[in-house]
Amino acid sequence: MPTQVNRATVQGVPLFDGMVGEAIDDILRTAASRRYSQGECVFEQGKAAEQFFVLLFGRLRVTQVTAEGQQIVVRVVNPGDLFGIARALQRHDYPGTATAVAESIALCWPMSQWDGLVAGHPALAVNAMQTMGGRLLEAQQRLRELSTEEVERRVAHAVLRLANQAGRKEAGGVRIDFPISKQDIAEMTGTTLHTVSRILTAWERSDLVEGGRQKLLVRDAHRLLLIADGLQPGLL
Amino acid sequence: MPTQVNRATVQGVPLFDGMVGEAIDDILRTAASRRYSQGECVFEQGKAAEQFFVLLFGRLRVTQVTAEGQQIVVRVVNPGDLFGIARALQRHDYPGTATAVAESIALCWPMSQWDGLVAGHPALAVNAMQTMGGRLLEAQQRLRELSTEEVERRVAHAVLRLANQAGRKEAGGVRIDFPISKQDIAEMTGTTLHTVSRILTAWERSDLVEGGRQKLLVRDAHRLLLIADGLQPGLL
DNA sequence: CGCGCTCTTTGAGCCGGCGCAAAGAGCCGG
DNA sequence: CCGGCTCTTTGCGCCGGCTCAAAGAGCGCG
Repeated sequence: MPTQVNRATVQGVPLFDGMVGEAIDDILRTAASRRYSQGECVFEQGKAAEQFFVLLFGRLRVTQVTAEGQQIVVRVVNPGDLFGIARALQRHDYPGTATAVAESIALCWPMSQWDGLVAGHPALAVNAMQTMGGRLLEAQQRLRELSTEEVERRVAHAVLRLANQAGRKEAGGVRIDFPISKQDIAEMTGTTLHTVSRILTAWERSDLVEGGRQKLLVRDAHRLLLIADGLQPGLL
Repeated sequence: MPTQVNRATVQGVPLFDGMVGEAIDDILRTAASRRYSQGECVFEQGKAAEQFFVLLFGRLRVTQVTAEGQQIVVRVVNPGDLFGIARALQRHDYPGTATAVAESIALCWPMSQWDGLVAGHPALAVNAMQTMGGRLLEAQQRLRELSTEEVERRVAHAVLRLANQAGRKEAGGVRIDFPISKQDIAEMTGTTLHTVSRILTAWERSDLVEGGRQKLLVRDAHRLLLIADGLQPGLL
């Protein structure tokens, strides 16, 4: 039986923004918290969507596999994010697979609660809608990139997004705060790990980033932004 | 002064699904209806988002222009669709431009009403959320296509989507029910009008579709689906 | 400590689709 | 009915990035 969840635990979770303490307590009463170790799967593409979640700590990667077996990274789930809300998308199964890429803790609710919560807590409905809105904008931005930009710029955009969402400042730059492979970056940008490797190697030569096995440190976000915006002449 | 809007006008508009008549009347009280002639712009990218809309009749195309001047088609707005809800995306300006591609009529509300409506009508909030959910799924599907499929399959998917959303059955196939150019299709699929033209010409030779200046008739949706799913050997 | 895994780098060659260019073709306005 | 749009078709050459191939490099595990 999972521990009862404390109100303080969800301090700063956008889903509960602007809600009074009692309402939050009420919602948390039906929540369970669960721990996922690195590599563990939170839910799987195609499986019945029986729960929705809020990530408290750690980091998840959401992927989809096509009929042909090609994989793409849909997004990265960061602490505070709502995820697995298939019900809101009018689906009964999960459209993707969520995997813990670092030690993680998530709150989970039975999906059957969703409709009632949304209907009973207008503020929560608004917050959920804003979450989806943000996700929609990001998806459209990626569509624009994929349609109009060549690979190097797309990779630059992806790396900057990672740095913003999952970056931790450290001496000499911003560290992507979870293990990420070239393959992952390729699956975020619609290219191959080979091409990503070549691009990062070139960037490394100009001191833009610093790589390593499943490691990435952004040394010069400003110049990277120039590349992302197509202002920097191609470095390759 | 626009005419007062009748409850019957919004029969079947998903946004009002499951709402009682009085609530709908109440919401319609602050709505205005407006007519847009073909080519007219409903709102423009970057302009202050002062209204949100529901399309009653006609067809709109929503586009975005990148900093470099490249245009992409974000989506097509069909009758019954909610659009221009920048507020729900936490934006104060419109992220794209909506243009009438056919004679159209839309209801519009001052954006300032949005928050109150969503907070005051849980059913409407749920409906709006499902709209956004559907849009998010479609955006992710397009991302998957753009990342993993070669051009011919992407065009097939785009044409099938158009046929489903804006098709009208007629003798010999499904007609795309508004003027659409090769350029438009190119901007939906991240390619060039040249490539689209070549692909459609090839399809025409195998009696899959029938083209024409800003016209498109899908003659064999089933075989087109085979191409979209990558099962048909390349026809070029 | 060293074996074997997975992740990464790098080379060489090829090709799908883009860029450029120019000629047709439907449609509107005068 | 004609002139001039815009939209479309088609040819040709090139090149960005993918494919295939194989060698290196961290890292966990026994």
